[in-house]
Amino acid sequence: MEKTPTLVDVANLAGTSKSTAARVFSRNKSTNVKEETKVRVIEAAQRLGYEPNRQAASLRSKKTYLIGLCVHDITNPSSPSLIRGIQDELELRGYDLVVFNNDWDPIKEKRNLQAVTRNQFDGLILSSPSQDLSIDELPNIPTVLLTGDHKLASVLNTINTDTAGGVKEALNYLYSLGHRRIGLLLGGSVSQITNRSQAYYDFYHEAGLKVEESLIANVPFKVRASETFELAKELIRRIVRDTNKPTAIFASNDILGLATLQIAQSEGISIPEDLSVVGMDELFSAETASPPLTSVFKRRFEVGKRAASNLIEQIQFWSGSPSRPVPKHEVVKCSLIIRGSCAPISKNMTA
Amino acid sequence: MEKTPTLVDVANLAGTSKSTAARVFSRNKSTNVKEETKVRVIEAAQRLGYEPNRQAASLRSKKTYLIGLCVHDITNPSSPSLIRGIQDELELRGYDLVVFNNDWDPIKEKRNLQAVTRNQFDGLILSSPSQDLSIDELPNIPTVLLTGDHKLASVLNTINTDTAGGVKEALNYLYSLGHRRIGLLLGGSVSQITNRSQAYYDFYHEAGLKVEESLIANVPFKVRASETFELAKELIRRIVRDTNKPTAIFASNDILGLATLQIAQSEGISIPEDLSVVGMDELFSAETASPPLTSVFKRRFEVGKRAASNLIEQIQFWSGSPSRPVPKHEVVKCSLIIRGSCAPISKNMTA
DNA sequence: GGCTTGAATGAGACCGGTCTCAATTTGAGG
DNA sequence: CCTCAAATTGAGACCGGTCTCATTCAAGCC
Repeated sequence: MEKTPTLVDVANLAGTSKSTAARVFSRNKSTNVKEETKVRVIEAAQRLGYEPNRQAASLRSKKTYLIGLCVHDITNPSSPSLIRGIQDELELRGYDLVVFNNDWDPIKEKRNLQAVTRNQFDGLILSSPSQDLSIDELPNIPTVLLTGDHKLASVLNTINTDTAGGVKEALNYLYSLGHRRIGLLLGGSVSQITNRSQAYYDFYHEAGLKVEESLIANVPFKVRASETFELAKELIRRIVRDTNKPTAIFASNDILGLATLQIAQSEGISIPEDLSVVGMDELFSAETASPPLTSVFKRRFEVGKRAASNLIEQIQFWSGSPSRPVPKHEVVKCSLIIRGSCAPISKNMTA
Repeated sequence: MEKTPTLVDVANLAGTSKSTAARVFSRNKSTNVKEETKVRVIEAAQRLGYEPNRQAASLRSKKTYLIGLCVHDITNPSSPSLIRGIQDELELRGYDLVVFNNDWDPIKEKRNLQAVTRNQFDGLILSSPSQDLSIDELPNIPTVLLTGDHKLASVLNTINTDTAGGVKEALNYLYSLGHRRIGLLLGGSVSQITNRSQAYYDFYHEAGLKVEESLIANVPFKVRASETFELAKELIRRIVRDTNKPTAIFASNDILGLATLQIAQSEGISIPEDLSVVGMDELFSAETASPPLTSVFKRRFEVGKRAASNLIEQIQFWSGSPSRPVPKHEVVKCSLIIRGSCAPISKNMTA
């Protein structure tokens, strides 16, 4: 392969100095180059097929226009729309994204963070850092956290979905359909579980109802969604076989919701006539299930967009500053997507 | 933020020259540094919290250890496992991945390719380039193509799934269950459609059966999966209402398969008793549907892994060479995942 | 001891931009 | 035509590594 043209080549062809040619390609709009010269340089660049070398640029300017994102696993159903939101926002500002998987492994997480440092990324988005990750293990660059409940939230900006609000919205909806005995399926990380069960207790308390502990179940978390799915089925089978079973179930994620659908139907319980089900997330599966699953939509795309724009702002305003700014916290509201898995309570159910 | 330590700082602290310190961190194993010196340097680095600056390194060495991947849309259900496969393989070799979405837009595709050049990526994986993308629009770096039928396949290495084989396997399976009148639902890109319908014709021909054109339907492609889903439902409704409807349906992707499931059931056709359905892809939805959808698994993860290792090989052996090597083509076999949506043909169906 | 040889180390150019600062050009005003 | 500030351009240090080539060091051998 022949040598790729450099800025000097362009300058020579255009008959200007390297400095002037550089100004034409500079991101800094305030540089003034005579219109005629600019045209000459651009033409020369075009003729040579010149493309600026960002590695070289960033060496001096300390800007790589690369952002890192650490998630558990890109294969996780909630990752893609989050990533897409981030990418779309970053693209507008001329940044690119590198995604790392940590697979719930602190060691791997640490390795990934090192890669972020080595590559001199301009910013970092942490989807769900391990609980004991401390601030001095992080690269000293603008960072956004996508969880509210983590000790790092006292130091870093956070953006996250108002899951508690989403849970309440779902319960409210079921309540408005007449349901009073609502089963709760929990799963995921510890913080997810406490967060959602708290919202559940709060709701029952505010509604003046008494919580029946037997209606609450906890599905052990597995890395692979399909394993979780199998475990959930087992557990749900027990619940729906109970003679004193709930009239509705709120599943704190869609996998559990779908499992409920499948089990209930295989047990001869028809949905939504005999049992109402609400899920949570935004799995495409929820839409294609039968009946389509009513679900709390967590708007990960929106979270991604906001995280990215928040990060860029940080980069622009704070990166020169000696210490991190006072952290700000944003919350994205959930929205309830009503599909076909819920119905008003009927007499025979209350019996 | 205080200045990050450089190699010179480390060298000074260790009492060696920059060159020697550099040798300690070099990827090139063949450099010889006395054990004692090496230890001193490493200790110094540790004390300072030194992390090599890859931007600086790559400026001279021309290696960025970054790979680009261009897909249609990361949100597309088939993207995540592909990406994960690539990432896992790249991680072993110390490379990182940047993913670009082109949204089926040649202009955006071109912009993304420019970014690949600007960032001096070491390699490129093209999931599904636009039909008229030509070789001289590509950055001149090792590249792997993930489609077989594209004019670039004559120049670039390709890895792709043997979809034709997968289609035949599915049809064979249905045939072995006694089905003879098998509906075909097509969708996606033009090449996907021709590819799969060809396999269908071939199969029918080899089996000595006559193709009924009325059993073949084409679902217009939409960017958003849920739109495709809606369109598919409309079309499938027509097919299953037909008095002369097929006894089985092969849907050339899972979205169509799921749509078939949903429509059939809403029309009072029970699956698999009255109609067998086979999908294609690896949507999680297929697993959670009821009944779970039997489907041809395209092993995108495997494709990703192979693409990555093929790319790295190219980088190692060919990047110094003046021209691209003779392209090699790899094929990954599909596998049929048998779940619950198919059954042997029954008498009342043949009636 | 002197010589040879390979291992270990050091010096300094180099990669392709950015950035600072000085030099040159231009144009308005007197 | 001259003056002066603003606009434009040029020169060259600099970023933090890699890479080549020269130099030093230590061991082996006659």
